[in-house]
Amino acid sequence: MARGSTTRPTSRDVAQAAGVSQAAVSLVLGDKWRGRVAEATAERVREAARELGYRPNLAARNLRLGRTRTVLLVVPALTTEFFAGVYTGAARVAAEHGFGVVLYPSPEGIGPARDPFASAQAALDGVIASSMAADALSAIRGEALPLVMLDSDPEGSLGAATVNLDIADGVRQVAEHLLGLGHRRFLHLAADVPSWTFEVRARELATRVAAVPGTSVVTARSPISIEDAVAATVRALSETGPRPTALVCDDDKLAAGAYKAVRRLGLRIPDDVSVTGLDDLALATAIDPELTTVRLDAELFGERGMRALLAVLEGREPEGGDIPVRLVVRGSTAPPR
Amino acid sequence: MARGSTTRPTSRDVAQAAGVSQAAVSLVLGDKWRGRVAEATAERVREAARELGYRPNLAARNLRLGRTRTVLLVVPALTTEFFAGVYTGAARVAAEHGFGVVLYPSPEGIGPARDPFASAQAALDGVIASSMAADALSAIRGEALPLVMLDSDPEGSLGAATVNLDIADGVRQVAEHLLGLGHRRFLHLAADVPSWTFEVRARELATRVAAVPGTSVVTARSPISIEDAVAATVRALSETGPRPTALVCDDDKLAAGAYKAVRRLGLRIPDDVSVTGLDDLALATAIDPELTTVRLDAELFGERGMRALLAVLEGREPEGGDIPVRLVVRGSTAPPR
DNA sequence: GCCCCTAGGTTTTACGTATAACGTCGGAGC
DNA sequence: GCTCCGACGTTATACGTAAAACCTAGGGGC
Repeated sequence: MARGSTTRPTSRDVAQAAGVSQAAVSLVLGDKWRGRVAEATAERVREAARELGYRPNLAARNLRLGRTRTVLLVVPALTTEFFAGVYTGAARVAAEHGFGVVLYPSPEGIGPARDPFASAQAALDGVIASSMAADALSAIRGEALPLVMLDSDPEGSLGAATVNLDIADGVRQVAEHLLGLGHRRFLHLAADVPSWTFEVRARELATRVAAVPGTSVVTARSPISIEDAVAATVRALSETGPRPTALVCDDDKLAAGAYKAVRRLGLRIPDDVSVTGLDDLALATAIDPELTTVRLDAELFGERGMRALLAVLEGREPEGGDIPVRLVVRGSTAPPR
Repeated sequence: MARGSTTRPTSRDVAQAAGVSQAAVSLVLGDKWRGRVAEATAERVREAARELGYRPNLAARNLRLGRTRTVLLVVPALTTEFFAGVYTGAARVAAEHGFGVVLYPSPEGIGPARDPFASAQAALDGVIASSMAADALSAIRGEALPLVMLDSDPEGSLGAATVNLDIADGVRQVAEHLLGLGHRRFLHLAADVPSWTFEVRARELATRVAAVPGTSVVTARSPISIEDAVAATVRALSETGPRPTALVCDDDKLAAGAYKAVRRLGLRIPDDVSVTGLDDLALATAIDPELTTVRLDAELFGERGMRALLAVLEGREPEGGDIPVRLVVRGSTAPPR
């Protein structure tokens, strides 16, 4: 109040207002004053800080402490709510520990530099990176910051901690569900994205289906967009030979495209062909019939990622174990006719 | 390379490697060396910096310069791709100007503090805030930082710059389209969110429809979620009296709910009832029939928001004018029977 | 009466950067 | 031969904070 200046008050201003030294202010506000400052003095300092609307200058604090309590979350775009959920979960846990999370959506990149560390205008304590953000990974590795990988091959991560969804189990549930319904001929609509998590889907589906005699799996590839998925599905379903009765999609968006393709060919879901997705986005219950899909808990994923990074930063061992996923059966799957 | 230490190299290390003073390094790397350092020396410095993998310590730079080149983007959650798009656009423009963007998704908040400025672990140069993030706004105002409001009442923004989508024009286009098709009885499925942008929708729709004799508008309110929208729509359509033939929804998610409600009542789209949305999310083309909706360019919105903030920061006048939007006619609208 | 300890602080320093203020040296101008 | 100036740097300083090192008075132990 007393200072008519426009600049923000510093700890020194608070000190002056409270009649103590700057060091005392730092001790009190940093909660390190027990046995070093009298309770009455501490209260005077807190009062002065409140009065002046004091907020510590984070740049100065970061410089002093040599850490920033800021981590980078590298994701492949934010075009579905999945990574938005990952961010939300990570940011929540981060906030609980006094950390901030800054985003870097990788494939399209941000800005001309395409450098995660330049575009995040912040000094970083660590990084959480999705393995789908492939083009940013080498830069990340080069920086030698504490790193947690999401959905990444545990073998290939070279020491970096990994946090994974149990995608293989999800695909297993899908396969068992469809095989149980009596399906034998599968079309796998695969995401055309180079990432471990999609390799797992393909491998697991092939394995589970192959375990049953008289089955087949055809694979079609498509970028993750509704339009591309329509085209790829139409192409695959138009091929000669016995038509697949079950369409297993690598993600819900692909499934939405498959819906349109199936309709365009004059077929009905689930009567003529069953369709499954993976993600359980809002999309899944918006389309008709509602999509049988695997629910991924994106927020939990983000939370676990952040917890793992905190563990690494504190020198603890990150919690192990994949995150369970769950098949949600809805109207898009039925026994083949 | 010479230093076996684990800490990151500083400008002083670079200086030593290049055989110059720290100041020279700063000049060269800061691109302020013309006429002060010989070209050969500058090159030696750049070479040394490259060799050591030097990156300036941003905390130190921020402290020195008293600004952080970081802005806060306050949005209401990230549950649709709309605000993800806003972020992407803002971040792109920011990066082009050497700025970073940190997110604060407001309603659910992050962390216990619910304080945008505490949870963004960063000193900020400015703020871009959506008017939908109501509960964070008072804190933002209190901080007296350069501020740009998105989708906010130009009258009520008290001097803060505003960047708005021309929502009124979008609603006008919807109304003209439906009136032109011959619709007279409207149901307005309104978002139950206190924000200027939704008031505009209601006002504009009422005005445009009222301009034609023999018309009526009934309003139903729903939170923005598919499930809530289903319930609200079923309730509204079950009321006695002549059934509305056109259903105008405040956003695509509400429209998706309306689809399900309409089907549940045994009606068909667009034969029995036309439906329109607003946003043009991926959802809009995933559902069947594809949704007639108003396309909002979220990325452009974010870009313009960031440009406006940059203008404010540089003391320039922000570019005025609302961002145009465009009706996209698809299969969910047809003349009433 | 002297020592030492504790409570309650203060003084000082360092973090890494950007830049204002200050040299220095060789040649041009006269 | 002196001045002056431009080219090419260097030295010194400040940003705001956290914390180590230091100071001082008063009281208890012996």
